[in-house]
Amino acid sequence: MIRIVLADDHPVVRAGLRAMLAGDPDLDVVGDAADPDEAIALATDLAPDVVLMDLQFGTERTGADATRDIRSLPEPPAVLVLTNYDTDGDILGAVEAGASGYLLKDAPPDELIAAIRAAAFGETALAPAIAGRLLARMRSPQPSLSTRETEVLHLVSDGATNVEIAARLHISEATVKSHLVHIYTKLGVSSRTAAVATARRTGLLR
Amino acid sequence: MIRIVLADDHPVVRAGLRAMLAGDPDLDVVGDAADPDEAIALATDLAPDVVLMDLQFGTERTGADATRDIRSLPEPPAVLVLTNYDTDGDILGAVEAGASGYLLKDAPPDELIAAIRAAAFGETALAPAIAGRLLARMRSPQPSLSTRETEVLHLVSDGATNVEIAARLHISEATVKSHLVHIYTKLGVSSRTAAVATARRTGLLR
DNA sequence: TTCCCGATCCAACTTTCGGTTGATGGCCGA
DNA sequence: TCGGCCATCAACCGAAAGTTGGATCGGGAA
Repeated sequence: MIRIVLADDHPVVRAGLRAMLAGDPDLDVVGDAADPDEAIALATDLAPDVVLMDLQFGTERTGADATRDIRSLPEPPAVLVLTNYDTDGDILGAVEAGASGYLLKDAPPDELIAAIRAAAFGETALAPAIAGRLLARMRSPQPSLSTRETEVLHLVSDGATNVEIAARLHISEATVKSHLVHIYTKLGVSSRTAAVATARRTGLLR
Repeated sequence: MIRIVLADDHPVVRAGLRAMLAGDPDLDVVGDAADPDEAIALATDLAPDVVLMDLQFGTERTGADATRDIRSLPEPPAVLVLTNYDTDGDILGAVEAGASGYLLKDAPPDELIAAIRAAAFGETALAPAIAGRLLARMRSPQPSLSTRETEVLHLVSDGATNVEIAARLHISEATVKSHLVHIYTKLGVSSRTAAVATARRTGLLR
C-alpha cells in the first residue's frame, strides 16, 4: 500500500487526482494540502510514501520551496512534481530541490500511476518531454546569471530604460550597461529586447 | 436534471470535475471532451444544457473558438468558461465568444455548482475577480491594435530589431517605425521595451 | 602566499538604433 | 463625398544604448 499526500491549490485537481487514484487498491491518498506550508505539515505528520506536488501555488512560496523542505525531513517521502508548466527554469528548480519525478498535468492516468509506483520504490520518473529538455540543458551549458544581472534583466523586461534601472538599483548608468554587456555575452545576443526574449524562452525569466 | 459536457485537455481536471459534480443529484455529466473539436461534436450530438469549457488547449484552436462555434448552434447550450488564466485578453475573448460565465479553476466547489445552475437558467455567472476586471476594462477604453501592429509588436517581443522586422514583413524600416509610433500612442508608452511590458501585462501579448 | 577569476562597480567615447515629423494612397463607413 | 483608419514610406535628429577600458573586492586554486 502506497500512502500518498496531494498538494495542489486547485480543489478540482485534488478531486481529480483522488478519483483517478481511487481506482487502484495499492494507492491510498491519506491527505491533501492546498498550500505549500500545509503540504510540509502533512508530509511531516502523516509520513506518506509519496507527495504529489504542484509547482504553482497562489502564494509567494512555490512548490519547489516546499519540495526542498520536505526532502530535508528525517525520513523524507519521495516528491513527485506534477505541474502544467514545463519551462526549463521550473524543471531545473524542481530537480535541484530534490524532486524524484516531474510530470505534466496532461499526462494520461496510467502514466501517472506508473510514476507514483516508481517514486515509491525510490526510482526516478520523468515525463519523456521533460527528460528531453533536461538532456538538452545538460548538453548546452546553462547560462546562469548573477543575482545583480538577473535584477537588471528583470527591470529591462519591465520596460525600464538604463537610467531608470540605475535609479532603482542605486547604481550608475555605466554599471547597468556593464551588467547588460555581460548578460548579452552569456545569452549570446546583442540587444536588450533580444535578451529578454531568449531569457523568457529558456525560462530564466517568467 | 442539468445535463453537462466537460471540455478540458487535462484528464485530471475532467476526473476532478466529474467527481465534484457527482455529489449533486441534479447534475449529470453526459460527456467529456479532450479537445475543442470534440467539444463541439458533443455539444451538437448530446444537446447538453451547459458546457464547461477550458480556454487553454494543447492545440492551436482555443476554447474561445469552440465557444463561438457552440453558441452558433441552433439551440445552443450555455457555455461556462473555467480556466486558470485571467488575463484581460482571455476574459474579453471568451465573453465576446458568447460565454455565459467565467470561473477560475481555484474556485470552491459550491461556487462552481452555483454557477452551473445559474448558467442552466440562462443567467450569467462571473467570478468576483473577473467581474472587477471586466468593469475596469469598460471604464478605461481597451486599446485594440490593428493586425499589422500586433504582428510588429510580436516580432519586437521576440527581440527583433526594426530592420529585422522590416525584412520579415517585407516592408521598409520606416513603416515599422510608423507602426511602432501608433502602438506607443495606443499603449501610452514611449519605448519598445515598455510597449511589450504593458502589452504583456494587459494580456495583449502572451 | 600569490595568482587568477568572477562579480560589482564606474567613466568616456561612439554610433546605431530608435523615435519624431510629415506625407501619400487606399479602403470603408458615415 | 468626406473623414478616419490603416498601411506604407522618406528624411532628420538625438538620446539611449552599446563598446572599450579599467578599478576594486572576495574567494578559491595553485
